[in-house]
Amino acid sequence: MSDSDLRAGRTGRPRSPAADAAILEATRASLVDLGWSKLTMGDVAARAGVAKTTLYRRWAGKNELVVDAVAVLFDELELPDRGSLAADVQGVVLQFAALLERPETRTALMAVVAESTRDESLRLRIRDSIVERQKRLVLEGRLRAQRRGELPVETDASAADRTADLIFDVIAGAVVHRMLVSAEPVDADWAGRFTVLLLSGLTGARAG
Amino acid sequence: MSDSDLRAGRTGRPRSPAADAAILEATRASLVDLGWSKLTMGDVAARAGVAKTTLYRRWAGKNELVVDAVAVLFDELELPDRGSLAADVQGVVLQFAALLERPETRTALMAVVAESTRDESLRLRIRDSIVERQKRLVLEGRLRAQRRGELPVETDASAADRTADLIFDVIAGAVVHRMLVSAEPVDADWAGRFTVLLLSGLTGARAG
Amino acid sequence: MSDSDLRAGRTGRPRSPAADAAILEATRASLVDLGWSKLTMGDVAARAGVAKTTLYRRWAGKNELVVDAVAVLFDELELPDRGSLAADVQGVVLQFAALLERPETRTALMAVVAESTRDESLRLRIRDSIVERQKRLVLEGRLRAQRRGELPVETDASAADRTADLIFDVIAGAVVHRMLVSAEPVDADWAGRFTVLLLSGLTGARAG
Amino acid sequence: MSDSDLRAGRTGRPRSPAADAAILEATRASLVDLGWSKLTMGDVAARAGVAKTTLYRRWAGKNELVVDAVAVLFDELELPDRGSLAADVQGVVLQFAALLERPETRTALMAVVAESTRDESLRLRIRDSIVERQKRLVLEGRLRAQRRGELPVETDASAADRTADLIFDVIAGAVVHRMLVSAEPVDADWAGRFTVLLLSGLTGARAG
DNA sequence: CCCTAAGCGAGACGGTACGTCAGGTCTTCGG
DNA sequence: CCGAAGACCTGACGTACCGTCTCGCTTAGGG
Repeated sequence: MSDSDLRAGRTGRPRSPAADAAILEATRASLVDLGWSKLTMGDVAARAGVAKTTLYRRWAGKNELVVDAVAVLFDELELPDRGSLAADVQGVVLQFAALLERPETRTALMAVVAESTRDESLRLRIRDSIVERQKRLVLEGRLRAQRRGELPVETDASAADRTADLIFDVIAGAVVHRMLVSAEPVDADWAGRFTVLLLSGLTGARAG
Repeated sequence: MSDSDLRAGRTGRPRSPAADAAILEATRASLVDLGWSKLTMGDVAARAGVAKTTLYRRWAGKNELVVDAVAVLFDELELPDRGSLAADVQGVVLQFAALLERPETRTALMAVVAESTRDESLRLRIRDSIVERQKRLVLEGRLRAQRRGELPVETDASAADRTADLIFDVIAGAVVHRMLVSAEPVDADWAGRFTVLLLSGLTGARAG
Repeated sequence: MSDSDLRAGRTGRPRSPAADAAILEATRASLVDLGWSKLTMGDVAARAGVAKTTLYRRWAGKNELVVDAVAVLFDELELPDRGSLAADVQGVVLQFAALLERPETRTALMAVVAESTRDESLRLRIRDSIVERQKRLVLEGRLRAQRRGELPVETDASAADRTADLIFDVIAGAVVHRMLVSAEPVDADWAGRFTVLLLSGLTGARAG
Repeated sequence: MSDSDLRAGRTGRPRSPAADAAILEATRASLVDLGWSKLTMGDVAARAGVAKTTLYRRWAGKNELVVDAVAVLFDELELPDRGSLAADVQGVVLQFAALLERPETRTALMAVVAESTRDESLRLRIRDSIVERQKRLVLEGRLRAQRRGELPVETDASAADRTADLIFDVIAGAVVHRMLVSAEPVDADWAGRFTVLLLSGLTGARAG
């Protein structure tokens, strides 16, 4: 979110809402063309048809701007009902892979995560804007599987939360690592093998 | 590796081997103090008591230098025999977590991965210096488990390779995601739950 | 003068006369604190408790504002009757020196003159507001000296005008140059020696 | 003078002497085209084909740079022997007027003097580079007049110095004031009348 | 034993981007 | 319509690093 939302003052010229949209769009375009490390505030401002000061009035720097520009892309992820937990998991894995295939997310995600290791406020911004929002996919998938009877309803809410977090880290981590570190494609085959591993683990772990 | 090794010319003053070591050490120190994004070639040169030209004669830029400076740290990882596959996995997960706890790896790893999304040669350098070298841990762990009879000996070598890659991405990805993206600690509890999930998946998948 | 005077419209809220005074006073205060080159319209507005818009509605820019703010100070100069032409000249020289000792005039006068070399309308504003108004001192001094019989009444009006201009340039120029360029004090001694030189020149030239 | 002269260090790449010359030339060109207030360091650097940092390495800012760029122009003034003191004075007045007619001196001189009222080091730089150097003209003119018998040889050296300073302030001040403040031309007629006034004052004052 | 080629520290060089500041304009609300 | 507030675009600021270069000086090996 830009800082616009927090503004309470009622006097003076209000900030242009059009500028916010233009800047975020320009940021994504610049990420595509230049990548994270060559993206400059000046270039974004020029693309957005906006002065540099207007950027700095809304965002503290490149990191914050890019997080906001990219966060919205993650909201496109959804969990269409494909009839079985395995199909649902495989589907969301492929969706996530497609998202990471896009140059703007590919170049930006790891970069802002890297920056966040030295900047607590940036880390919180990433967590709130991106990470925490997508856990909904795990929760929704579990709920759906429970309705289908594929998974039992858990009684220990705290343990259930911990498991959801674990699943989320495993899915997101494996996909990101495969694509960006190992630099191998996440195709239907890999997604299938990964899903089998994960779901066997889930049901097997409970049995064991 | 620095480019020193590749040098073929035999005349002229040879490159100082001490400089190489001093530079890599200075790079790690600078990473600790400043983090990736604030680290500068000038600062590294100053810390190493060396001229900037000396850096550029050996490394093409900041990315390459940092990869070399950090790669050696990953070689510290090893797989001590703890008696069971589960204990071995949990042990290496905790070792990897401890490595990512160090500021120089924490800040550098994601940063160079981010850069590598736009730079093929850098990606290869990372793969050769870091990623591929650590797959040995997975291979060694499997071999040991097979010797113990915990895992069957696979007949299809290609499938075995694909599985090893999958396991590697899942382990490394989950740990990195947990620590750097979710920003939650990888402690014995988490490592244990993760190990159960993974190993259940491995044995369950084969059964199913 | 501010542009307030030129306003003919009669509808709507009238301009605050208090604002004019507050702005000019704030301008002088800012000149004292910051000097010409660091004075900003924003600072003046803030000191005057006025919006920047209000300044720009009345003055075209910094130059015009400063000329108006400083011009009034020059009107303080007067020619008290000290009994002889020499005493009168010496007196006005010391008065002028005292005026140039004040930081607001010291820093502003040369600055606006410098600007005026590239801006005809500013030059006219300076001439009307400052220079031409002070020629009265020369004319009054001559008249008084003629009444005392120290100077003959001139018959050629045009020649008399040219001489008055020459005297004005010599007096004002010498004092300004001594103080601001040579950066030496204009004290009673210097004023005395200068007066002797000037008056000898005046009477001697007529004789020669 | 640029700071180049003061540099004693013997290591490292030496400063380019060509850059110094190019920068000063570019500064004068920029003064002609833009005038003092619109001249920017960036523009000068671009004209000189030099990086901004190269300017800042040598000069602290615009003021110092312009003083150095303009100072050399004042060295063009000389005192050709025209046979009499009056002719010499009139000649140098017209030369000085011609110098002030040039846009680079016209716009720069008053501006740096204005700045110097708030900056002691700048004032000293102006005094050393410009003012003090030109007093040679007064001293040489007096010496020549004494040789011709037009002026007596003074016995009190201190009084002679004070008189020379006074003459210098009167001549320079009157010409500058006439041209830049009154904005009237300094032509042969004015120069003649001024010379008569000055020389009558000189000889008359001694007699009185 | 010197010659020659390369390495070395130092630091200037032409650049690019930074984040800030001032100028002057425009847009809101309230008087 | 005025006035305060403050956002807006423009353009310059002075600084920091970049990666390259040019110095004068080692420091080897090969002739």
